Amino acid sequence: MKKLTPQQTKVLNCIRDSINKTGFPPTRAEICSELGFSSPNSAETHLRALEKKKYIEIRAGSSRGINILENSQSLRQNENKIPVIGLVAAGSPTLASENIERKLTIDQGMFKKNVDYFLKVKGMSMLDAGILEDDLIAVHKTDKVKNGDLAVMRVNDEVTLKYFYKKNNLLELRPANNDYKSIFVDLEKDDVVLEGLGVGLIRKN
Amino acid sequence: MKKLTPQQTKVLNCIRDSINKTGFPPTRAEICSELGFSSPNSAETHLRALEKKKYIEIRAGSSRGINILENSQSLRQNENKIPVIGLVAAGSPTLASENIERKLTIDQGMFKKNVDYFLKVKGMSMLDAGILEDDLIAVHKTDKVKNGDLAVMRVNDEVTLKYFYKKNNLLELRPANNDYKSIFVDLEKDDVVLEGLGVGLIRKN
DNA sequence: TAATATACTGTATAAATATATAGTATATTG
DNA sequence: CAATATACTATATATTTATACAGTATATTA
Repeated sequence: MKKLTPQQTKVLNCIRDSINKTGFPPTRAEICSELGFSSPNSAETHLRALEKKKYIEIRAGSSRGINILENSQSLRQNENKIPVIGLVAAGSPTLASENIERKLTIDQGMFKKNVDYFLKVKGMSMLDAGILEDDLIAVHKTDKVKNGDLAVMRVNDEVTLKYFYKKNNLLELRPANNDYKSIFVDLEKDDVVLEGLGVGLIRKN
Repeated sequence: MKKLTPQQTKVLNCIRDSINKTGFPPTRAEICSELGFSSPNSAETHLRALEKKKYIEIRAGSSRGINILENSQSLRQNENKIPVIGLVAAGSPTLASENIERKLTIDQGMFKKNVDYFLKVKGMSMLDAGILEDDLIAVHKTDKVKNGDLAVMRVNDEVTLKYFYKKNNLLELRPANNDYKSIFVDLEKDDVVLEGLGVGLIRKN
């Protein structure tokens, strides 16, 4: 993402302001009167520069045909539509769109940490932790984990929700159900990725 | 808020679609081509009707000068602040303000039924149902209950969360934990009120 | 040093657009 | 029963708007 000049930033903010205030983007003339330009071409050239730098899209021939391209970062900050991930096929990335069952609107302040996605629980291995099949685990993406944390781990391309315990190079993924056994992972041999931490739970009866 | 006709709803959705897809509202002509009208005045009159019913604002003389008024209606319908009820003192009404610990913003479409309040769980009597202490039970106020439902009941001025089973005049409030025993209530003698049904659960780790 | 980007003014114009007016027809309401 | 709302077609037009073209000036980059 190329950096914007001060003037280009002003123009981009002017577009944002217009959308926030009126509900639609400004015309070239409106940008001029807002920023004190006296020629519509001043706005036009700034818009073309913003388009070239991929900050906006301009639809040819359309009045007010400006679309702000919110990049992933700034959007995710305000985004409250959280994807719900169902059955994760082996080998496919967790957040790939084909895995998204639907989206849930939540207040990001609901849980103690930011929620990146919800993971639909399969099986009863965490029963004694009060986690049932089809519960939605609020997952916070992070690489910081300590023993005892409820972790979403990817082991050999399979996603699992377990308690995390590490001792030297041996990782124990401990279930919360006496009918299940811990998964032991050799950190030097096996392929393990921490997907995130379970920071909350939502159940629909 | 006056109700919309089917055609007016279509036009409003057409405006929403345009904003979602392109980033800006449609022109009269675009509405026509989207909905199959052949005269721009068809769109115009529908827009005026929507304006009259306060669903949109129209800025005179501006191209695409349509602003959807989401503020009062649809936003507040979907984004409700739901009270969280903690320790309920005996004898005091459930939703009295002194019982409200805080409020949670949720999307009312999150659970299958409308949530009137969240009840903070005390004790472990519903452990085997995956309901732990301090979990928040989403409660839907209703007087319709059937056997097996997860019910929030008020028995002799004490609030309890149990499975509901009724047989003639005998009501069994069954826990989900072998360490606890069912509460049996004689509907003719005891004072029992159905506060609502548990339609969901939120847990913060 | 030449090309390119930035940052403007000023003018012009074809195309896009809002919006008025004139009709027709049906359904609903006081 | 008249008034009003709904739901359209069809035409016209003043205004809005995007956008091209012609300049000027400075700064940055190859």
